[in-house]
Amino acid sequence: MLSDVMEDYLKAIYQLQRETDDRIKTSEIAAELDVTSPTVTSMLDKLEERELVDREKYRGVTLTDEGETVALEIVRHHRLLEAYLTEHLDYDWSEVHAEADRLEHHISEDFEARVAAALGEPDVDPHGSPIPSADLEPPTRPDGESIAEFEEGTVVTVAEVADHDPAVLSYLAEHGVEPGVELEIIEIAPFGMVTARSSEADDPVSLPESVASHVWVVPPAEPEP
Amino acid sequence: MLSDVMEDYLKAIYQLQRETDDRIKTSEIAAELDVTSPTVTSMLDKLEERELVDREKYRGVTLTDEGETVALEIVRHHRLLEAYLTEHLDYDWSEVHAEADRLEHHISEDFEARVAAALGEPDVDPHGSPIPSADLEPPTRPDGESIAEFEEGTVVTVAEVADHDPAVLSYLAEHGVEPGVELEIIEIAPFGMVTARSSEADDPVSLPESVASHVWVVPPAEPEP
DNA sequence: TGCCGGATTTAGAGACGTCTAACCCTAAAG
DNA sequence: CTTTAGGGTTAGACGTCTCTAAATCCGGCA
Repeated sequence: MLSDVMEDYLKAIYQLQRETDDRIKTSEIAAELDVTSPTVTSMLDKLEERELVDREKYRGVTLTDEGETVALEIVRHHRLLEAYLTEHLDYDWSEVHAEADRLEHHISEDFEARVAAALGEPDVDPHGSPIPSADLEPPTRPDGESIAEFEEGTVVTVAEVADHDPAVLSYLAEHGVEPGVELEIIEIAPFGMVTARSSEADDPVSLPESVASHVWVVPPAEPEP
Repeated sequence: MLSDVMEDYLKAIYQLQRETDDRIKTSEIAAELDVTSPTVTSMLDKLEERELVDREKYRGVTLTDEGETVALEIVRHHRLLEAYLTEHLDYDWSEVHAEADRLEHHISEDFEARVAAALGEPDVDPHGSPIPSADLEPPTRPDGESIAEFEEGTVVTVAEVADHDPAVLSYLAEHGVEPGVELEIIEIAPFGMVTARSSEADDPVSLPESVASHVWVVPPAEPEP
């Protein structure tokens, strides 16, 4: 049996691994979970002993297949909860993250299945993030790219908004930045700020790099040949 | 801030107090929570220090007003969750207890409010147990009595089935013993076993004292004079 | 190549919740 | 009033998760 805390570490490593595709460093985990580095080190010892992470001292960790499965289970719980709260309990997408974070460790398999059924087995949550399937197979990475990767003038479709800050999410929604909308990229400033016009808003919106990097988009649909 | 475990102790004391109306003994709490007596003693030390319980060494505890408020909050969470799981996620009344027990410590006030709203502010859960109101005022004790208190031949109405064992609850449901049904008391054996006929079942059902004492009923309606 | 700064790990401690073993108090029986 | 059985408390320990302080390692720069 794994503790809630262990699950949190595995989830954090999983999320970081999706972002960086590299070995995850102690300090990154510490920042993600808001604990100190020695705390992370000692937890990594335990996770390694249980063969949930592969570790090289001083060089970071990666999840083992077993560790990844645990992380996917938690992520599935989290995202199903986010979807359920939005669909059936009238939560706004900006509010669901904190609630799901608290509940994700405490629901049964049965609860998970019933929630998934009530939602019609969805495959994305309200932020556009993919919900791992019930078999917990590692999802193939979606082909989204950060909004900052495109040229000025391009029109793209928002696939996922991977931010957790309710204030940021509310701001984005108010300015028409949500999964599914089209964005025309107007300007990318040298310091990374992206200005774009949403199909859902009148005025353009400017996003600092830290926010823009969480907005994942897919390229404009190619005209069928 | 209180830990989940502290909340569990307060809830346990509250529940025991409803049953016995007396000071609650260390051993009773230990049995309820499935821990040893010394564990209870040390937790009572902490709860006393926080003024959540009134304590007399060697003579048990009672909840302070503050402790009772905390307990009522948890009980409200628990029973709202039971009601919600039954109403909206297709759980059977025999299954909801364990799930609610795990979730009750981890829901926000916001979640509580939304669930209560989705249910239409119910005042009983699927077992007929009263749901504490949002203001957490101590409810006046319902006037139910254990089924064993009545004479043979009496017809009574089931108000509450205060058992948590899924197997027992399933059995009771199969034999027509659920909140709202009428029971005719056929026999009360000297060792406490109650035999009754339900308005919802063909054959009578016999319940050992340990089960019967959890079936709370209200007397037959007095004919209006 | 050698050193230095920053990150990581080791060491040691503390809070929490639990246990077993040993001691002690209460209340009931005589 | 005394004894005693049985529950309650104290004592001491352990596992988990966290911290701060100190030692150690890595990698880039001179």
